[in-house]
Amino acid sequence: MAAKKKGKPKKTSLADIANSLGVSRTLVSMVLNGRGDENGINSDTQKRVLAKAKELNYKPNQLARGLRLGRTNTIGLIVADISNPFYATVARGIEDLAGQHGFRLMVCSSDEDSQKESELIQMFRDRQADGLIISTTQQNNDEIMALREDNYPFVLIDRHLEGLDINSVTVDNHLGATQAVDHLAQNGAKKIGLLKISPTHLSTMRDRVSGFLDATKTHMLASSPDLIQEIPFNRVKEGVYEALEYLLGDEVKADAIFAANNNLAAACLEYARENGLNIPQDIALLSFDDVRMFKFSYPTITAVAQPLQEIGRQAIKLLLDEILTKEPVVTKKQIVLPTDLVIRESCRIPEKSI
Amino acid sequence: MAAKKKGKPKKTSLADIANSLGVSRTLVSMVLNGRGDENGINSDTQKRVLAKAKELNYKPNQLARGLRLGRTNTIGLIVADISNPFYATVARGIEDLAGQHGFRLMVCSSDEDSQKESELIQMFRDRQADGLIISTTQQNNDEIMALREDNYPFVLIDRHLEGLDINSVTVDNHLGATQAVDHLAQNGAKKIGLLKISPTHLSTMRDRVSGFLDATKTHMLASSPDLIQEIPFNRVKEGVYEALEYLLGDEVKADAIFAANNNLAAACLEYARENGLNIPQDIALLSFDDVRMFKFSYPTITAVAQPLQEIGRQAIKLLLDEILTKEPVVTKKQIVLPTDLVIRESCRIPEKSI
DNA sequence: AATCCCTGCTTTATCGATTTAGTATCACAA
DNA sequence: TTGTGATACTAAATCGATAAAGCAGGGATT
Repeated sequence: MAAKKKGKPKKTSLADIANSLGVSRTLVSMVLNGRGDENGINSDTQKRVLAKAKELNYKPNQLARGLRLGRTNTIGLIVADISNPFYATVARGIEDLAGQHGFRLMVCSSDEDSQKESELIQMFRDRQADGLIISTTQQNNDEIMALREDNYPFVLIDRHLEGLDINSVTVDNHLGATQAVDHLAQNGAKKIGLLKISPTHLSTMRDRVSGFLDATKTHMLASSPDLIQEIPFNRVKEGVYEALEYLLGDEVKADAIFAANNNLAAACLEYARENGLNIPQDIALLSFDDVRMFKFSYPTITAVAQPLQEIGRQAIKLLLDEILTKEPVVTKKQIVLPTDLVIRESCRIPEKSI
Repeated sequence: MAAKKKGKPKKTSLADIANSLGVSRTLVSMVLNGRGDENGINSDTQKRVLAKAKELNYKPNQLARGLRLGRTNTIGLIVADISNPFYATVARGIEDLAGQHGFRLMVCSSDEDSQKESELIQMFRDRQADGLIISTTQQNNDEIMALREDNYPFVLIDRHLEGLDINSVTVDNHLGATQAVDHLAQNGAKKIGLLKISPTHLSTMRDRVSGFLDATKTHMLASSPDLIQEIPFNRVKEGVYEALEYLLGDEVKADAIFAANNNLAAACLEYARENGLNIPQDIALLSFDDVRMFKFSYPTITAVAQPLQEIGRQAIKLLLDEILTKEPVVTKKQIVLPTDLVIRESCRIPEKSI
């Protein structure tokens, strides 16, 4: 009655219920966990416990519970940037399925910063998350290896680490890029510039570039190192501006741009807008990774779509499999999902340039 | 040495360090928390502890710590949809400042579902989050009131509950809407249709609508209930299509659309795109809330910009203030930030319709 | 010699829930 | 009368970290 104004009113605990009912905490715990019958607790007592729990508005302290049980029914998701629709959609796929199995999802962004990624992994471990899903920066494999050493359940998404026995869900970036170039070539492109994000080691970028290179060779298109421009992750806009100035300039005169992710493509649109560049008349544009706005940008953008929700679903399935089986000796799986080329207006290169 | 293949290898605990060094856990705890000197621990012993901790790769179990301390250095953020750039940006503002003060941010989306919001609030409380920042659905005030009753630190953002002594950070929606209408009127609009999200009780929507109504009256523009169209949150696209069909149809013939949030505006763009509608020639479009894509959509969209990062920063400041002061008797603050009209191309209504 | 202080630790209790290993009571059989 | 077995429950240990209170031993003080 007293402490009503000051401090937190201290939530009711198991002990409160036990005391006010004159029974042991053990009994209360058993009843509230639905193990009353199983433990031969009088059904009348059970009712009293349940009633009291409701009356006192009892909510178990999850820290205490997690500490005792060694699990928290929480899984962590670490992505580069949750505000990127790509990750946001994947996250949704994960969350939905996780929720159905009684798991909570906690999402954090690493900002493509390996230091921050390490901290986040550590943070989740310190808080006893039961498992992790990570879109790794691929720069701090030590931390990832430690997870593996420790048999900590985790799944990599979007980017993978090659040749390692690790769970992962990715898309076929090589094939997706190949099809993108096929499409550009069919529309008359002869000289395609590629924009990629600069941390060179990202497997997605690597695979998209190799797909791009293979396909340009197949189609006998122009090929030179200049055509591949690297854009730093944290200054996409400026980087793309410079890259486009160069690619569109007299020195190169590219007739198509293949943007290796949605941010790069968006920056191209922005550039086009601000510099009176016409797509696809002046130059074609194709994006790897489709986002909603490409449907109503000017022009609409042809893009390699990824099965976002499916990536999430497969990842959480793998993870739950690992968390729920006692034996950690399961073999890891590498799941590769197909992409889908969504054709819109941005690649119709007009006759003159063919 | 043994259990290397099966089960988790059990992280090292304080006790492990204490035992292997032949000292008490208390001592180890004190040293590792930097309170060694203060407690008169021999500096040599301190070194040994620190060395051993590093050697064994000790990481404190945050559940245990939180349980004992009654705080977790975690704050929860509940928003309608984290993939909406509006919330994503606000979240970033919060996270940055929180991090500087040693707090972690955990973000969850309520999907504008009051049931889910309740569960999330409960979840955060169960996990002993030290405070909450909530963009409430405004449908389950009970839960919010309970927070207040319990002196649980929290701040509302974006939407507020009127007349209650609760911390909140919002923008001046009324004024923002008024300025939007002023701009449309100056550009010759005579009949402005308003698209709003349907849970009618959202304070943002209510204030924007009232600003809209006041301004249309001031400018003596057309005014009729038909001009205000409600779109259900979970079917924006379809809803906007129907609403636009109506507003643009012969019956109404609106000459401008004021979309009360970025999603509605985006859906308008999509509609325009798919139906060969020209903005602003056929109709003007103005959005409340500015997002990146409005800079390179076709056309670029005039919008009421909100100080996103600032909303986040102010909110976390208020919250930390409350968390860090022992006395919970602080008076609550209602902070209202100004909006900013960003003029682009989508409202230049051509002569003919003036 | 008794007292006090200082340095450097340790002991014990605690946070809240769960698990393990009981115990008390009664009925009924041998 | 002793034993068997349900039935209905409890005591104590545990998870890991921390806080409060206490103690041992040596030197200085009176």
